[in-house]
Amino acid sequence: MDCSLLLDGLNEAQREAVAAPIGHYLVLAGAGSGKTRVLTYRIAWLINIEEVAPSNILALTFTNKAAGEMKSRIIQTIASYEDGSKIYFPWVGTFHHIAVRILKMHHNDANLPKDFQILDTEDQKRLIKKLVKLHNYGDDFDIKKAQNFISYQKEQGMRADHLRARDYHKYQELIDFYDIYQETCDRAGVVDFSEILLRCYELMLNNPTILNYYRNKFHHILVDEFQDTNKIQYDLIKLWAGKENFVTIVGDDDQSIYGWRGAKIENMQYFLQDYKGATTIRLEQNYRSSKHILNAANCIIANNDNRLGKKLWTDQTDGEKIKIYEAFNEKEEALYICDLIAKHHREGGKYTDCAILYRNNALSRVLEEMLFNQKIPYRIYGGLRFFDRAEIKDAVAYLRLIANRDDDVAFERIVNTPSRKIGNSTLETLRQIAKEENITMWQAISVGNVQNRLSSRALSALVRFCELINALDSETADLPLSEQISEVIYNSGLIEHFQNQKAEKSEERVDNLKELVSAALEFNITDEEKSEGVSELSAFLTHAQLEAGEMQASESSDFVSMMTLHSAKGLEFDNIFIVGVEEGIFPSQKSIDVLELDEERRLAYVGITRARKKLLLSFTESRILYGRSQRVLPSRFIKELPDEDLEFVRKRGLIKPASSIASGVKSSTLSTAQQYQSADNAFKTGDKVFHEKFGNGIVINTEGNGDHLRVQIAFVQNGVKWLIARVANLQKK
DNA sequence: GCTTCTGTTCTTTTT
DNA sequence: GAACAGAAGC
Repeated sequence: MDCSLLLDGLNEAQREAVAAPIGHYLVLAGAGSGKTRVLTYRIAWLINIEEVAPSNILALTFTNKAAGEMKSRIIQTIASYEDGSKIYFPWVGTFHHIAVRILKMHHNDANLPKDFQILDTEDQKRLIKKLVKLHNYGDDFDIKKAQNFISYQKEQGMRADHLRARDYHKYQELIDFYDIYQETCDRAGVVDFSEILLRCYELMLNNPTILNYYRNKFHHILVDEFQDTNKIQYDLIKLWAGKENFVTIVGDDDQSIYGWRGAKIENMQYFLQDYKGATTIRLEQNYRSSKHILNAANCIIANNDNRLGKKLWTDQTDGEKIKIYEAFNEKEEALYICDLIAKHHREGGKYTDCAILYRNNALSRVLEEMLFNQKIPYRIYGGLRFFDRAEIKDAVAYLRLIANRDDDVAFERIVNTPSRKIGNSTLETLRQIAKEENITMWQAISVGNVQNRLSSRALSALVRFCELINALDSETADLPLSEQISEVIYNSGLIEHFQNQKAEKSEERVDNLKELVSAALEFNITDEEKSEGVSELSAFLTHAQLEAGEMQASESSDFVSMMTLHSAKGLEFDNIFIVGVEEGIFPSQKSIDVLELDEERRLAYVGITRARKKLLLSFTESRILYGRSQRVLPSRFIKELPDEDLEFVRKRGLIKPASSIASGVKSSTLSTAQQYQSADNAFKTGDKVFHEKFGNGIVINTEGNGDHLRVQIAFVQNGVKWLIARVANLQKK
């Protein structure tokens, strides 16, 4: 075996990380420094050079996407070194996937039914709502708060009992509710996302034999994006690592942007304390961005304290300066960006090389409209995912009930979908019985005295529902998964239900249900799952709950990408446009209020380092957000960027109409009264117009009316101008 | 049981 | 401003 192949084309630091002697490592991997490559090569190195058995390697990631990418790259790397014989594969997956896999294997010890089901965030919320009602919590009981509380406590490794011993006085109501919620979940045999991790952790703690088995198995644990781990995740790693095994963590404290959902950036520092002999390797050469961009990124992040410290460098050219664009309002901002993209495309560039990033989703609407109007193909990331769609969740609920009759969440979802004349009062009674007897809803139907509490009509409707589920189960048990699902969606009446709906979306819903059959057809149970005795249905359901799937096919293969700054992490584009770089938006108002700007700054760092060649940051003078026009100031982050890397496309105040300054009226802060006036005007904001001299443009603002109507127009070729409508001889397009 | 009205909320998102 | 949820109305 020629090991130089693995080290080919790597720089010194990368080589050091890949070929390091067995030990604990912290790989501080800056943006664009070849992190995934190093991680996969390291795994290949362990297997090929250190002769570690693949089954002794565990690689953990945060997203399915990252896990998938790593898997396929490992296959490539190993495949090119092995001689075709069967490849034993390391365990690679998200924390949740790995934990579910273990829980399935030891479901008895974990006190879970064989086919336990997973609640996603929405399922969890529904269940909490039901329980709040059933147990007569008042209207002021905050459901979201309860949900966050439970998830947070689980991620801290806390059960209700632990909390009761510590600060019961403080959170009495929430702690009691935590208990009720957990008992209900246990009875139904369902686990929520954080329960997966906590249950796995407890399984290890309570069963030394099982823990030892995994300690003897996972000799090498590698964790990607370690800055995103929360407490329970790091605790799990430490548990598995024990004293014998070796841990390599890869991450970038400067890219920690998920603190708000429990990620502990401190875990990186804790790691250095917990693993005293750990070596830190810094990957600081950036292969992505040109010098101006990288310099700006280094500069802005230097404003943060308590960094592990790292300075990216590149041997690329200076490249273009970062453009700072001041727009008059959000429409004009969008138009400007569309023009730049159109120009890029005219000159032979691809749309796919362009991405528009924003701090929150509300900012995307105007951009989307403008792209649409300008006929620029685009794709918005982060919308509703396939398995999150209501009709798909309905179908999945049938399957869940087939797999596990006690799954109350699934039961509630579909017992009356389609309508079976099982109304809320019937269900209310059933819930009550289930509560009194400590049983599940399904079990409550066959309790002895149920006839006394329910009308015979209601009871027979319920019994018919049970028979339907039983029949669906027995009649489809031996069918291949896709046929089973097909049977279920037709024979349950779901398809008919959506076909009969008059709603606009009903056709789409039926299509989606049929698409679920295709999804099942494409779904492949892994060999491991098979050998671990997991049924195909069960594996598919796990897939559905754990991997919501993007499923946003784009009509064109060349499109502009639009996404939040958060979802841009891990991606790169030639041209990046970041909009709404304004105080109150980016950084967000909330982060300003609580003076927690470091994470916002890291988000800015993430955003800037996405760009390979061109970067534009834009802000506006006024912006309509949440139905109100607001005057806004440029973000403090722009001031933190070094002047020598910037090019101001337009300076503030140069093209302002004299009158609006003189009268003190903020030209762009249209009051509702002004908007009302402009309603009967010949021109209103958003109109497309043509001017003899200036060409095509779009009205972005109006003032006055009648003969005095003045319109502010953003011209495609000639910038923004105020014109008097009566004189300008504008043509509407 | 289904539509229509009204009130409420509006960071960021993965599992 | 708009989307969503819950309640009232038919």
